[in-house]
Amino acid sequence: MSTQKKEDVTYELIINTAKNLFFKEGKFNATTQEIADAAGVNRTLINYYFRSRNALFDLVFEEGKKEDERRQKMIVMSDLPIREKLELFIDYFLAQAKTYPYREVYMLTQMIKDEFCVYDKKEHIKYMTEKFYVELEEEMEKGTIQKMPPIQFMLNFISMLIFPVAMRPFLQNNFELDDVEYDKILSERKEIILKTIFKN
Amino acid sequence: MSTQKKEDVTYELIINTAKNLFFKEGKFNATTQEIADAAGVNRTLINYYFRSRNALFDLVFEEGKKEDERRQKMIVMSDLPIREKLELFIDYFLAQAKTYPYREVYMLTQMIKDEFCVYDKKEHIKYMTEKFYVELEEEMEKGTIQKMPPIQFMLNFISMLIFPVAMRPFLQNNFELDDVEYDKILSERKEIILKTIFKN
DNA sequence: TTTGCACTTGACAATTTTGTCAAACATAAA
DNA sequence: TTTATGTTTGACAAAATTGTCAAGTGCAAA
Repeated sequence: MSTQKKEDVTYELIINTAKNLFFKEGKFNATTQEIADAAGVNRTLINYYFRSRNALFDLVFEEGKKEDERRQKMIVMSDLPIREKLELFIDYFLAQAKTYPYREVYMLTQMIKDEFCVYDKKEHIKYMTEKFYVELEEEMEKGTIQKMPPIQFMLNFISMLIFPVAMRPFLQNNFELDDVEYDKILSERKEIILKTIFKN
Repeated sequence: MSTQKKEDVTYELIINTAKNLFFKEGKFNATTQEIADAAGVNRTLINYYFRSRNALFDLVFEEGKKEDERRQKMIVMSDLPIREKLELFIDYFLAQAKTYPYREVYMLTQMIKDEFCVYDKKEHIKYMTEKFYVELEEEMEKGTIQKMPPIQFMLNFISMLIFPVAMRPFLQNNFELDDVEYDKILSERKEIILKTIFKN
C-alpha cells in the first residue's frame, strides 16, 4: 500500500541485521562496523539513523521486551483451557526459537549489563495474570497438576521450556551430544514437559 | 606450609578478581584496566602473568569447566540412592549460586563467542554416567519417577534448578518480582523440584 | 655489601572503535 | 531545469583498549 520511503527500508534493514546478529548468531558485542558490513551499508548510517551504537542496541532490546509481553499476553489472554494455553505457548516458543535461538540470552546479558531495567507492565496484563493464576489453582484443586504456588509452577514450566533452548551450547557440551542428537531431544520436549507438568 | 611466593599471590589475586567480576557482577566484557583496578594492581601485570587478555579469559573459562566436571562427578559418583544424589546436587548448586550467580551465563556466552569448544570427558565419567542412567531407568520402572528417556529427565532437573538462578534478572522482570520476593521463591525451589520430579 | 633474579611500574606505540562533518548524490516538486 | 529535501558517503578526530619495553624496586643468596 503505502510506498515505503527509502529511509524506512534502510532503517529496518539495519535494525533487522542487528537483530539477526544478536539473536541468531549470538554476536552480542558486534561493533558498528560489523553490523554495517552485515547490512551492506555504510557505517555512518548507524549514527545517522540511531544517533549512537548504544541507542541501536537499546532499540533491539525494546523490541525484545515487546515480544516478551506479546508472548505473556498469549498465555494469560485467550479462553482456552489451561493445557491448551500451555501447548500453544510451547509451540509458539519453539517455533520462534528456531529463528532466534539466542534471543533470551541476549535479553539477559543486556539486563545484566544495564544493571537494571524495570518492565512496568500494563494494568490489564497484571489483572489477566492474576486471573490466570486463579485458573491454575483451580486446576490444582482438581488434581490435574501438582499443588504449589502458581509462580513456582510457572517457573517450572518456563525453565523446562526455555533452558534447553537458550543454554544449548552449554548443555550440548555438558552432556556431550552432537547437533543431530540434540535436535531430536528438543523435538521431544513438548511431550516431555506436558507429561511432567500434568499429572496424567 | 610452603611459603607462598609473591608471584603466586598476585597471580591468584588477578584470576580471582576476574572471576568475581565475571561470575559475581556479570561484567562479562571487563577490560584489562577494569580488572587491574578491581585487583588493585598495575594493568601490565595481566600481560606479564597471562600473556594476553584473552588468555586470562580462557583460564577463567577452564576453571569453570573443571567446576562443571566436579559437579557432574558428584551426581554420578557416590553410592547414595537417586533421590539423595539429586538433593545433594541441588544443595551444592544453590550454595554455589549464592556466590557466583552468573557463572553459568558466563560459561554460556564464552561458548557462544568461541563458536565452539568440546569438553571431551574422561572415559570413567562416561561410564559412570551410563550407570547413573541405568539407575534412573530402574527408578522409572519402580514408578517413583515418570518414564522418559534419562537425558530428558536430566534436562528437566537441570533446567528447573539452574534456569531460575541463571536467568534471574530476566525472570524477575518478566514476573515483576522484587528482590525479597524472588529470594523467597528461590529458597523454596528445592522442595518444588523434588515434588515435581518424584511421583510422591 | 653486592650481585642476581623475580617482580612491578610508567610511558609509549599500535590498533580498534566510535562519533562528527562537510560534501556528494538522488529524487520529487516548483 | 532549478530547487529543496532527504539520503548516503568518505575523511577526519577523539577516545578507548591492548600489548610492549626499558627501567626501577625489593629481596635473598653469595
